[in-house]
Amino acid sequence: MRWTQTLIPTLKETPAEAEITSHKLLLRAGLVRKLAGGLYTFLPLGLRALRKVERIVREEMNRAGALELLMPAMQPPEIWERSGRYVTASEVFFKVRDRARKEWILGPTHEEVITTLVAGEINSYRQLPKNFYQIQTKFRDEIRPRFGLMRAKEFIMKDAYSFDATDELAQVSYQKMYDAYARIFQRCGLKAIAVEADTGVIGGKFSHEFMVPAETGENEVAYCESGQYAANIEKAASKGSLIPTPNLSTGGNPEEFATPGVVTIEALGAAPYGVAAHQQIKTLVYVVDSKIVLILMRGDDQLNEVKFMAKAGATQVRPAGVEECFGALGAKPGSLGAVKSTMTGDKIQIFADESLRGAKGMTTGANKDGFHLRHVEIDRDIEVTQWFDLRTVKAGELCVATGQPLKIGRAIEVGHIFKLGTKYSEKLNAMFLDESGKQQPAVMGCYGIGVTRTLQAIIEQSNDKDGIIWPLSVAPYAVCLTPLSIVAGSPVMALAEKIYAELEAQGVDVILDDRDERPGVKFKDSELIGFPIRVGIGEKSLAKGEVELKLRGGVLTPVKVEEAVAKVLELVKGTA
RNA sequence: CGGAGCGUAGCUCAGCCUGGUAGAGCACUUGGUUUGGGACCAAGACGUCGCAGGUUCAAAUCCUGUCGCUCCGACCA
Repeated sequence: MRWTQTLIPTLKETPAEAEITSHKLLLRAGLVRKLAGGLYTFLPLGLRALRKVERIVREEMNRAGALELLMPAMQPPEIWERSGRYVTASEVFFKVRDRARKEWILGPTHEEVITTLVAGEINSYRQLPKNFYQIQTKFRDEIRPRFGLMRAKEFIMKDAYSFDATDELAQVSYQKMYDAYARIFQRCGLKAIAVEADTGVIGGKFSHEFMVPAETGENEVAYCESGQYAANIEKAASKGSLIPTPNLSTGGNPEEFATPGVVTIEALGAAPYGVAAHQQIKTLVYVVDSKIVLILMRGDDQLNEVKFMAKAGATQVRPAGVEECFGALGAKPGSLGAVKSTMTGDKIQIFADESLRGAKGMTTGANKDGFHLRHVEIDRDIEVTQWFDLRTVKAGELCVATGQPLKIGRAIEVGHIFKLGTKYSEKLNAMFLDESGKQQPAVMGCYGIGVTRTLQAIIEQSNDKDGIIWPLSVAPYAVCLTPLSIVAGSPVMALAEKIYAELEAQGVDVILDDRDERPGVKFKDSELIGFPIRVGIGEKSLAKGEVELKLRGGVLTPVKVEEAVAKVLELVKGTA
């Protein structure tokens, strides 16, 4: 490609809309342009990089035995009603109506469609296993699109769905995808780690997320440096708080004491009360699937809502409002408690965090504004309905696998794999006859990669002050030819044309910067965009019979003119 | 959905407080001089000051509403 024939609108200044490095560079390097919030046009250069990521994904999915197909982006709501997700996933839907006013859903994902397909086409265990995938635009009405391609209303996803005859075989399919994902991200030049994850609204048994460590990531990951444990903070467990829970009796029965104006853990921990946070029981009032429940945490712990939803099997969870708290317990937040003797109204379910087991000498709210209770012993004074691990892990706590301290870091989720089980196959009737002639639901897995997000994650992870540093595998062009003069017929331009033609003939992705610009402009642009290899051709070096080879981020190396093409080919083919 | 900030030329922004001819730099066009790390000179083209209403002799500027964009939050009582 000749630079003057394409459109590469680089920007010297950063557009005001971009906050994080990768978003700024996407715009500055002329890869994408925004149409509206969360909606982006891929310009020629950006599309080339995107296609390269897609190609890697496609090659690895094919290698893993998955079959590419393409499903409609527009879906009938009926199949979502059958799966039960019409309600649970409704918040992410973009809906449209046709001329008959019938409603359609722009697909946020395709479990319902693929399962409907399989229900019709697969009838025998002999046809299994099957794994279908597609690379397609998804639509999600995100609460807040942000950071360019990171979280957009419309984005490109690779989604795959496996169908197996048994749970054991489904595990094999899952492992194949796990391995394929590791290869995909590695080939994209990304350092991605697999972490244990919650399954969320998709449902299913267990899952892994592929995370790219980055300060700007939207997720938190707890991990052990041994590499033996890593989990999304929403899922992560540890050996518990480093501060043990008090378990020695401090006195007799719960005793009320006045705490005027004290409504926070911190205030009760300060003088004149001096009740340390870990000696307090925090009483959270939640509305869980329309029912009021209490959740008890140690004062210094944070409730992990995702864990709670998973363990309690809840689908909709929100903290209760002040009025709801008052209605249930007769006091406002800050003085709430779960001690039997202070609870007067209807019976409320009480869920308690494991860390409170056997706790004695605790302090909690008295269900009377401005009062707390001390000498609370949980087993004696509180009727706990069920115990769960509900706390959010903190950095420094010990790893359940190795006993080493856990670290917590931020990361970008680029892929997610789920073992689904038979939830969808049962609801959408994807049944097959097994060897004994018995009807069985197919055991499913589903596997997603945010292709556009992966592209941006690569930039987020690989850049410097001058711009993007593309890995060779996904660079829009591998080689940028930079003649410092473009006068037709001049020795410099003649050589540039010759090298250009030879590299093109060899199938190398090469761009010839034939713009009538000063050298500084060409250098700056090539570094901003981040072409892995630059071949500079100027009069000074040509006088010595040389051209200048520069790897992005590396040093300038003179190369003999006659060796230039061979040297570039070595670099491109990775044999250098 | 709540909070905060911002909407002025293609981009980055000034002007707004204190109402009175719409600005700068970059980018763009033409000519010239330059030519190894984002050149210089000259001339030019480019705007319903987000939109709507109001106040006023007069609104980019003040008021109201609205739309859009960005960030934070939407759980810790």
